Amino acid sequence: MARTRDEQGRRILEAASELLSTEGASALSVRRIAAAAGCSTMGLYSRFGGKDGVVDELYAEGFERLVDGMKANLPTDDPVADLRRGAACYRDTALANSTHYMVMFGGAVPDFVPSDASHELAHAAFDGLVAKVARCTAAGLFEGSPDQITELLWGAIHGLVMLEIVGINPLMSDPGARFERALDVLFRGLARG
Amino acid sequence: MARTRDEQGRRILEAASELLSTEGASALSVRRIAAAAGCSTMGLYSRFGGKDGVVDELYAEGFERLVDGMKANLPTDDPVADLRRGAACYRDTALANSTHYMVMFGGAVPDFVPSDASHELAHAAFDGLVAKVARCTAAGLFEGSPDQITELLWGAIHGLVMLEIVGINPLMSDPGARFERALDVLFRGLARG
DNA sequence: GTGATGCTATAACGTCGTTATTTCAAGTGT
DNA sequence: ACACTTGAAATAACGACGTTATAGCATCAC
Repeated sequence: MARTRDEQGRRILEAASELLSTEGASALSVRRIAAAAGCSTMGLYSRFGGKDGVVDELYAEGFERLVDGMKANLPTDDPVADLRRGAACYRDTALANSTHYMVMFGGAVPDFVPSDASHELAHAAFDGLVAKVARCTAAGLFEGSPDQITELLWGAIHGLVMLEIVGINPLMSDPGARFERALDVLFRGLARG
Repeated sequence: MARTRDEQGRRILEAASELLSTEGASALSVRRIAAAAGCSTMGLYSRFGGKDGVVDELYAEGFERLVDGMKANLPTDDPVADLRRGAACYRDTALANSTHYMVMFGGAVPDFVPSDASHELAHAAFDGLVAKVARCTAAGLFEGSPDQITELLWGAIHGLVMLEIVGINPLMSDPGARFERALDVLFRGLARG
């Protein structure tokens, strides 16, 4: 789809993404974005229909980064190790883009609801993970349907990442180690046996 | 702690909780809460220091509901089944109080950060779950430390609940069945042997 | 009775998302 | 060349937000 966008539109998105990354979702105001992009507030309305239109692009950008982050490492001949590495990349990318992540999953922008197109992008990100899981089931290493395995795997990973971002850590333990332990348990539970 | 609270203070909290439950976090404005409680906006400032003080009470209320929801069913002689039932109660309570849940974990109120006291309450809720897990490890049914098991279990459960609340469901599958499948995998991965 | 104290409501300030109005340059017809 | 329309831009305004300052008004000490 990749809608064509004029120079000003690109500046707006860049300014919005920068604001979100550096100051968080509450810095995403129409006036501040417009000022940073060097135009008036109306520039956002004529091009994106309003604040939510811009946020929707950031939502999509977040999923793109997530997908790219997981595509980074190439498949080897060990599908389970690949999947595990993909999960680690998911966490790394989410933490490196935590403010985007909170817009995507945490409701950080009040009353924002993603467009259908963006929702589909979220599902496409899911499909990328399914492919990694399918290699494990195809090799007879995991039990169950790739779709169903992926959705529970994703949910579990998402929850751990989310707690890490919002800073809920009852044991004051190392989040990285906790994440690895969780993957151990999940993979053990999924293993054919 | 349970700070003593005058009649007006109780009315404010009740009105705020009602607003959050029925209309969501974005309906939580100082003016609306004050109007619903029958006082002026200053009533919130003199008693709670501002909006965040009230939200902090709702945050705590959410954790109390979560703890109460899990305490509902009494322990039997099957600790794993008890734990599983506790997890299901966690999900039920979270879904029944989804707007509270989004305040607690989702950053639904911009720039709100829970007080130290409320943070400790969150950890206390965690401890309740630890006790259920400890019964499983004590009986030799689970492998590992109860603390560490609980934090990964909680993270996984939290993620699934969160995705359910925000409506991300790539497979359009039944969330209840998905949740049960996830528990199957987790418990299998945790089982001794 | 009078001044001080503390709680209350009202009003004000700056910011928010959004909409209405105005401005202004480019294009069109004659 | 000039009046006129058109479309996109900036500016101004509206109502609501969190918060702070101000003013009203009880209650108490003396």
